[in-house]
Amino acid sequence: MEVNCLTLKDLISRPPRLDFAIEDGENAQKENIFVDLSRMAPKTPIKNEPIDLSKQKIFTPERNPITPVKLVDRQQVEPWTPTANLKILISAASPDIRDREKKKELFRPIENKDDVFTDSLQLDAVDDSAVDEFEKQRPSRKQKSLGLLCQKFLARYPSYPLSTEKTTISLDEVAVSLGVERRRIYDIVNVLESLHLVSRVAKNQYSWHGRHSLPKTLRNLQRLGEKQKYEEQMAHLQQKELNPIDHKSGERRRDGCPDSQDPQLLDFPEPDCPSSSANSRKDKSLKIMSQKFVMLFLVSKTKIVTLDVAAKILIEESQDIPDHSKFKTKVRRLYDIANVLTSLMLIKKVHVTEDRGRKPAFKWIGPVDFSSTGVYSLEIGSLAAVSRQKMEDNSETVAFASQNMMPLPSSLDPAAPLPSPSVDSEYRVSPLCNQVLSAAQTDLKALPAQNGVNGQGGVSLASMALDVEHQPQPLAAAQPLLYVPPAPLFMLCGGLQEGLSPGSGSGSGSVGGGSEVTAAEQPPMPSGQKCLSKERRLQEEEEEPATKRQCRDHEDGPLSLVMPKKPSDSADIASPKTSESRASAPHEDTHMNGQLSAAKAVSGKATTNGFVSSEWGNPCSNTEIEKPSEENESTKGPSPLQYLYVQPPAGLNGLSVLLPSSQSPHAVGLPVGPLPSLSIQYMVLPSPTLSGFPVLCSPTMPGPVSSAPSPLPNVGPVNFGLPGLGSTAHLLIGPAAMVNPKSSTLPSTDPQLQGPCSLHLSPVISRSHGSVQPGSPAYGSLPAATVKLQQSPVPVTPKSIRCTHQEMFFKTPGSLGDPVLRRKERNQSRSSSSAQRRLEISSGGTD
DNA sequence: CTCTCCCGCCACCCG
DNA sequence: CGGGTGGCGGGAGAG
Repeated sequence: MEVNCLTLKDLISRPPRLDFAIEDGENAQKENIFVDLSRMAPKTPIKNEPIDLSKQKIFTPERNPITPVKLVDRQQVEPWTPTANLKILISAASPDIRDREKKKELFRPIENKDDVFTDSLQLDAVDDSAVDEFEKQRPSRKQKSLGLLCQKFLARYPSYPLSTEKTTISLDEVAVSLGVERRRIYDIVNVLESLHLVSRVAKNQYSWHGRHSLPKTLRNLQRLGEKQKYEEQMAHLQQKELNPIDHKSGERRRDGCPDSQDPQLLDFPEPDCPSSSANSRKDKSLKIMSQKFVMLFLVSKTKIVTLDVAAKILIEESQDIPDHSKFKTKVRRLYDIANVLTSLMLIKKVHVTEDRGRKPAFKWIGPVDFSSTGVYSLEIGSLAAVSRQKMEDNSETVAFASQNMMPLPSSLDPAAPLPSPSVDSEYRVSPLCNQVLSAAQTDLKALPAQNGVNGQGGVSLASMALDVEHQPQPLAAAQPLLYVPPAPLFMLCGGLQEGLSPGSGSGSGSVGGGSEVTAAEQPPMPSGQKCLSKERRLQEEEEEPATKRQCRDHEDGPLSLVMPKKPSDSADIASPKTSESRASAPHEDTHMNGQLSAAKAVSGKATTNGFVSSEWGNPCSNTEIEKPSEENESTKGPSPLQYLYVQPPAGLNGLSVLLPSSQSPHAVGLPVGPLPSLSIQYMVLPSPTLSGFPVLCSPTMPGPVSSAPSPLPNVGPVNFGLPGLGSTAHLLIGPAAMVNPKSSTLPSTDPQLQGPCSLHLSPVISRSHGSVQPGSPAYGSLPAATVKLQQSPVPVTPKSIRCTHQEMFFKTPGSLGDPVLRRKERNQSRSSSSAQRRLEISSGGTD
C-alpha cells in the first residue's frame, strides 16, 4: 500500500496517469516494445506506425473494439474516488515504471538503448537528480510482480459477467494497457484458463468467462485431485519432510493413481474452453500445473500446501525420475501460479513451520465448498496492494505439527477472499444480499466461538441471526441493509477480512504481522460454526467471505443509511456512501449501488441497476439465502429500504427520524416481517448525531469522487442501528470529521484513507453522542474498533485499519459493553424491536 | 544467505 | 517462414 500511495502521489504530480499507460509503450522497454506495436493494432501490431504518445493517452479500452467490457471496466475504474485512485496507482505502477524508463531514455542517447548499463550510466551522468528521482520512483520488484499484474488484469473484467456479455480479451491490448510484455500475460491467462475463467478462442484472443463456473471447476478439480490421491501424496511428502530418513521409502505414493499428467483428466469438459483441448500438452503445461496445484489445495484437509511439496508432487508426476534439478524451476512456476491464484483470492501465502523451519506455503482461502450451488461470488480485489499485503505482510505461519495437518476450518475460514473493491464487482450484480445475511449469521455464530468470548456483538448477533432463521421473517431481513462503504473501505475490507477471519486465526490476524497460527489455535472453528454455515448454506462460504464480514458488520452495526445516489455510476460508489466502520465489503458496495439506484428508481428515475437493488434487498431474508442462484436471490430479495431523513420533530428530543422510502418497504418485503417493528420502518436517531453527517444533507448522490472535493471526507454515509436487531435507533454514522478531526483531515489527504477513517469513526461518534447504546449488540465490537482508529495518530493505512478491525472483533465486546446490556439487547431483538423501543433507546441515548 | 520471481531467450506450433 | 506461445532457467531484488 505504501508503495502504491507513493506512486499515486508521484503520479499525481506527474502527467496524467493515463499518460503512464500510454507512455509505457513509448518507453519501449523491453516489455513495452511489444506493447507499442500492439497498441497500434490490437490484433496485429502495426509496426510502421510511429508511436504517438498523444494517441496513447486515449488509453486502451476505447481502442479495443474487441473487448467491450474493457471499456466499461475502465470507465468504472477510473471514475472512482479512492478506489479509483488505487486502481490508478496499480495501473500506474507498471506504467509508472515505464515512465521512468522513458525518462531515462530521453536522457540518454538513443543509440545507447541497447546497453542498459550504458544507459543507466549515462543517466547518471546526465542528471543525478533525475536519476535519483527515477530511483525513488522506480517501481520495486513487487510493483512489477505477476500478482499485481494479475490483479490489474482481473480488474479489467467483471468477476461475474452477465451471461449475455461476452468479453473478449486481446492479449495485445491487455499487454499494452497493463504496460507489460505479452509474455507475462500468457502466464496469467494460462492460470486463469486452467480455472476456466477464461478460454482461448483464437490467436491472441481469449474470452472472459468470469467466476461463474469457478465452483464447478473447483469441484471438478477436487474430484480429480481425489482421484489422483493427492492427499496421500501430500501426506507422504510431508512425512518425508518431517522424516528425511523415510525419504526413500515413500517415493511414489502416486502408485495406483491415474497418471495425472494425462491432460484429459485435467481437461474436464467445460464448454468454456473449447480450444484449450486442442493445445498441445506442452501448451497446457502451465495450465496443468496450475490445476494440479489447485487440486492439492482442494484435497488437502489443511488447505495448506507447501511449495516444496507441491513441486515435488508435480515433478514426480511428470517425470518418472524425479529430477531434482527441476525442482527449482518447478517452484518458480508455482510461484507464478500462486501469484495469480492469490490475485484471485483463492489462496494466500502463509508459512508453514516445520521441524526444519519455515517453509513457504499457500493456504486456500477460496471457497471450500463448491459442491452445492454454483454460486460463488468472490470478487477479486483489484487492489493489488491489498493482495500484495496479504501475501507478504499477512502471511501467516502455520505450524504443522507434523505430517498431520490440522484441518482448518475451511468453511469458516476467515481468510476467505475478500471481495476486493474491484471495479468489476461493483457493476456486477452480486448475490450479496443473501450472502451477506447468511454470512453474517454464520460469522456471528462463529465469532463467539472463536473468540472464546461471548462476543457481545458477536453473540448477540449470532443469536439474533439464529432467531431470525427460525422466525418467518428475520429481523435482519426486515432491516434494510444499506451499505455504502467508501471506496477506501473496500480496500480495507480485504485486509479486515483477513484479520477478522477466524480461520486464519483471529489472533494472527489481529497481530497484523505474520503471526504463527498453530493448529491448536484453530480449534475454535469447530463444528459449531461449520454447522451454522452449513445450515446457512454452503453458499455463503462459497460466495464471499467478504460478505460474511459485512454480515458481521451488519450485525454490529445494523444499518447504514443510504442516500439516493446515482445508480448508474459505479464510480460513485466509492464516494458517497456511508459507511459503517468496519464492515464495508466490496459486495456491499455493489449493493449499495444497487440500493442507491433503487432509491433513485423509486424517486422516479429508472435505473438499470434496479436489479442490483433487489439483490441487496435480499440480505434481509435469511432464509432466502439458501437460493443457489445469485440472480434468483437478487430478484427475490426484497428491495432495500431507503430512509428518508426527516427533520427532527420538536417533540423528539433532538431525535431525527428516518423514514423508509415508500418503495423500500415493498421491495424489502419488510411488511412480511412478523415483527411489527419492522413494519414501522422508521428510525429515530439523535439529531446531534445526524447533524454531523453530511449524508443527511445530501440526498443527491455525490459524484463519484466528488466526495473528495466535498468538504467532508465522507459524505452521506449514515449508519444506524436496525430496528430489527434490537438496537434500534442507533446512529452509527460518523462522519469522521465530526468525531475525529484528525481522521477527517486524513481522508482529505488521502482519499483511500478517508473512507476507512470515516467508517471507523462513525461508530465512535455514535458512541460519543451516546445515542448509540454501547451495549447494543449491533455495536458491540465496533466501537472499540473505532476508538482505536481514532487513537491511531498515524494515517490509517489499510493495514493498520485491518488490524484495528481485527482487534475490535476479537477484542471485543466485553470491554466495550455491558454484558447485561447485550443480553438485554439480545432479548429485545428477539422479542421484537419496536419502533417505540427504538425511540426510547434513541432518546435515551440522546439524553 | 534464502526466498522470490522477473526477464527474456529460444524452441515449438500453427497457419 | 513468420508470428504466436510459452518452457525454461539465469540472475537479481528483497528480506
